[in-house]
Amino acid sequence: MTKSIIKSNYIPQETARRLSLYLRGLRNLKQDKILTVSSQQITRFLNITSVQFRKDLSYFGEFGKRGVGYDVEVLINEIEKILGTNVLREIALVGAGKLGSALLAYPGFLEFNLKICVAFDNAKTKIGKLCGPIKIEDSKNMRSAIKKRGIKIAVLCVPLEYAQKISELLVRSGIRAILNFAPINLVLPKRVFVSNVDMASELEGLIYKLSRK
Amino acid sequence: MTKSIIKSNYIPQETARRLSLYLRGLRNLKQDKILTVSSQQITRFLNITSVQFRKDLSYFGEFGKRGVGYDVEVLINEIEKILGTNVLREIALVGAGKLGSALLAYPGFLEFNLKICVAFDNAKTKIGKLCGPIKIEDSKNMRSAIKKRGIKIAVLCVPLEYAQKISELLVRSGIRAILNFAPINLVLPKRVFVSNVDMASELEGLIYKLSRK
DNA sequence: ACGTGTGAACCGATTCACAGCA
DNA sequence: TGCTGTGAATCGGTTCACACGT
Repeated sequence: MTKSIIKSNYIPQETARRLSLYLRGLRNLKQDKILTVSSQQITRFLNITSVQFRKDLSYFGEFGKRGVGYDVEVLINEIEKILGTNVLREIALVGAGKLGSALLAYPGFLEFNLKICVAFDNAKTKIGKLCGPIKIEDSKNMRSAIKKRGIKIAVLCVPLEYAQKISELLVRSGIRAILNFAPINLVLPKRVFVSNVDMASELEGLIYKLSRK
Repeated sequence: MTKSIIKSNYIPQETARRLSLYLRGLRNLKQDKILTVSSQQITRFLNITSVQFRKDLSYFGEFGKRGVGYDVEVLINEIEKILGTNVLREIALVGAGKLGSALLAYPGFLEFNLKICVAFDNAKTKIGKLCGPIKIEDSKNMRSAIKKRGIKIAVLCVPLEYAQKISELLVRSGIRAILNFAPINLVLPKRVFVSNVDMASELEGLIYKLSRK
C-alpha cells in the first residue's frame, strides 16, 4: 500500500529539483554494486553538501540509519515513489525542427520514465516523417490528439515568433506543464507551469561570471 | 572611453542572469519603435516585478529619469556594455551528434554576439562534414585548436560516459566556462564555471510541481 | 564513534515603503 | 503626479551545531 511519505507539507522548490539528481547518483552507485552509502559519500559526486542532502530527504521522511547511512536500493525506491517515476508519463513535442528532432531522439528522458509519444509540426516536408519510433503529425490535429490521449506535458521547440500562440493552444488542449526552448517569456494562466531552457542566456550568464572573476 | 559602469561591487548572481532577459525585452521594444519605457511596462512581458527590474539596474548605475522611465536605446547600450556583447565571443562545440548539430544551427546565440566557431567529434563518419558554415574537426586536434585560437568557452554535447574526461581535456586546453548538456555533475577546478542544461531533470521538476498543486 | 535528523542562526535575494527628482 | 532609486524588512533556502540512535 503506497502510503504518503511526505512528512513536512512545505517542500522547498529547490529540494524537489534536487531529488532527480539524487536518484541519478544512487542509480550509479547501485550499478557499481554499492549497497550502502552515507550522505558524505554520495555528495562527493553531486556538488551538494551532505547536510543539504540529509535536510532535503528529511522533508519526506527518515530513510537512513544513524551511524550507518542509507540503503541504496531502499532510497532509490523511496525517491522514485516521491517523484512518481514508477508510472510512464507521456509527453507531446511541438516543433520538429533540428532541436525538436534531437529531443525526439534524446535517451535521457527515459531515466525518469518520461516519454515523448507524439510530435507535431506544421511543415508539409516534416509531416508523416518518422523520427525514431514517432511519426510527425500535422499540428492541425494537435489539439484533438493531445486531448484524446490526455497528455498534460509538452516540450515546445517552435520558432520564437510562434511560441506564445502555440503555447496558448497547448493550454487549451489540456497541457499543464511546458518545457519551453523558445527565448521568450510565455504569458499563460498561473495554473500552467513553464520551465524555460534558454541556452543563449545561460551561456551569457556563464561568460559574465567569467569576465568578473 | 568605456568607463566602468559598475556602481556597487557586489552584484547578485541572479541579477546578472536577468540582464540578458532585459536586453531581449528592450530590443523587442526597439523593434516596435518604442523609445521610452517604464519599469512597469517592461516587466509585463518578462515575468519579473518592476521593483526587481529597477533594483537590478541600480547595481550598475542610474539609467532612468524619474517621472518618465528609461530611454530604450540608451538602456540597450548600457546593458550591452555591461554584458560585453559588443565583442564577438568565440565558442567551441564538442560532440556533433543530434543535439550538437542542432546547436550548431541554433540562431539564438548570435543575439548575444556568441558564435560557435569550431566543432569537434571523434566519429569518423562526422569528421569533415559541414554543419552550416562549420566543418566538424577531429577531436584529436581539439586541444591544440582551442589553444591556438584562445577559446575560453565550450558547449559540451558528448555522451554521458565521456563527459567528465572530455571536460578535463577542455580545461587543459584553456577552456574556462562550459555549458554542459550531459546529465552529470562535472568535477573540475573551481576556477572553471559550469552551467548544466539538464532537460530530463528540468522536466521532472516541472512534473513534480504539477503533481503537488 | 559514526552518521542521521533537525531547530536555530545565517545569508542571499526579493519585496516593501518611501525619499527624491522631473 | 508619476516613476525612479534604495535602505530596511522580509522571505526562502542553506549551513551550523548538536541531540539522538546504532
